Amino acid sequence: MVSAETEPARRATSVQRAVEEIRRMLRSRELVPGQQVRQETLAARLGVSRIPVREALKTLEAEGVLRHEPHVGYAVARLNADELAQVYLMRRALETEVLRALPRLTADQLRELTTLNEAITEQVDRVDVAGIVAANQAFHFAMFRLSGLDLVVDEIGRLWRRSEPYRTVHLYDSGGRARVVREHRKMITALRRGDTGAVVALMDAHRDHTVADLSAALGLPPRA
Amino acid sequence: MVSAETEPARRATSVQRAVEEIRRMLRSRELVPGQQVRQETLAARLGVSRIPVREALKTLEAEGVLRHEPHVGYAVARLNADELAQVYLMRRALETEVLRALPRLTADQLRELTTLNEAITEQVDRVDVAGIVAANQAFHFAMFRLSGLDLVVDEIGRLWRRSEPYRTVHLYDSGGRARVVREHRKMITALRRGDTGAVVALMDAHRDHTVADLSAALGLPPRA
DNA sequence: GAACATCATTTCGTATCCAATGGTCGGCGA
DNA sequence: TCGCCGACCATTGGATACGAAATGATGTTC
Repeated sequence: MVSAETEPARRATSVQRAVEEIRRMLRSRELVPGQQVRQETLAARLGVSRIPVREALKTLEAEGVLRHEPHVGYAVARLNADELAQVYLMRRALETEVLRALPRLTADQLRELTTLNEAITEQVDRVDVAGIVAANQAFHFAMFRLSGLDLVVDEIGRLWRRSEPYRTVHLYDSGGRARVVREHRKMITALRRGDTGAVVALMDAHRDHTVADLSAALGLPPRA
Repeated sequence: MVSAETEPARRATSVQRAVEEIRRMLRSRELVPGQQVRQETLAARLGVSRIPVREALKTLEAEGVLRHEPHVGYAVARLNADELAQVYLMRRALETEVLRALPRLTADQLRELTTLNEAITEQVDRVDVAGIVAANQAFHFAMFRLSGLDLVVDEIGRLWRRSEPYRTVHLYDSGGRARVVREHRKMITALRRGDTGAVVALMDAHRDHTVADLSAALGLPPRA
């Protein structure tokens, strides 16, 4: 889970459920960049009226994953190569701060990270791409959370969600997945040494691989 | 203006007007951290129904300036010293990226920045604190925008707004204001030399002064 | 004093209605 | 054929009225 929701999820309101459902639709590519999001359709799908849907859409607009034009409606945000690069620039800047703030980890914490990372490998056998993406996020954010910089981690979460419609194509081939797990292991090793500088460097390289894949996937459509 | 709204502001929707009005109330300390925001009250004040108000509140919640608890309502976010430090940590990280991306400025651009900075001085004579704050923001964001990293600058804008309820007490005494203008001049000089490293260092020091003032003003209420 | 029932307030959500906007489509004239 | 124009229509923006559910406070009982 990317968000900071630690509460026992009492009973979610319609707005919260709508937000989660739209996020899920984005992850599953049921909604793709540029696509218009009609309020009535969503409301019918969720079995609620338009009011909670509109609030959910406003939340996602503020997060940057949707764009809104008055009297026209909401659409999934399209990011060109330059804008996507800016999102990754922000990720690098904030993730670096978080990693630098990491304390010396306990054996338990290191074990926990290892477990989460190996869980990614287990997901490789299944065809479930969503599971891999989720496991990957779980690993990264478990690490980030150990910094104690909750507000910064929340912000990083927003940035991850923002690039999610573009990122989901990335972990498809098994070669890429194997590399991801390998790079995570190196980070854990560096963390065991308490070498945060190395962790930052590894994470930068790790992230650059994603960006490289993405740029390749995007080709070079300048605006469109 | 902090936001990226360059369009001729055709005719704003009720939601947009509500967002702006609430922001204004925060700047003017008509709403203070911890204070509850009642939907009906706001709706009456703005002369609209609760629907657009609720969407506006959702926007501001996503921005981090309001907190929402289901069935209880919205309240102005209270940041303790640690959380405020995190906001400034993010500001430093992102503003550094933006400043490093600044190109060599043209004479026109330098002149524009000087004009904006001197405008702060002019505001000193008036008692209008809101005017000073606005002029200060205008200077900073004019500089940021020259980087061309619009998404990053938008994000920095959100961070500024997030600390706004705490920042407004800062520029009250004329001594502080004189120092601000002086420090801005140094930045312009460094920009004229194209010395972005110096600009970053100056901005860090500049920001640290604010943080120091804020910490002093906050005392040390750990949680409240 | 602690556990429990009651109640007013506020929020959450629905249903229904109307206004305003933007796009579509067909006709019309140059 | 091209471009303009106006009618039509789908969608969004917003209001109003109403009901349901949750919360916090109050009062009651043991």
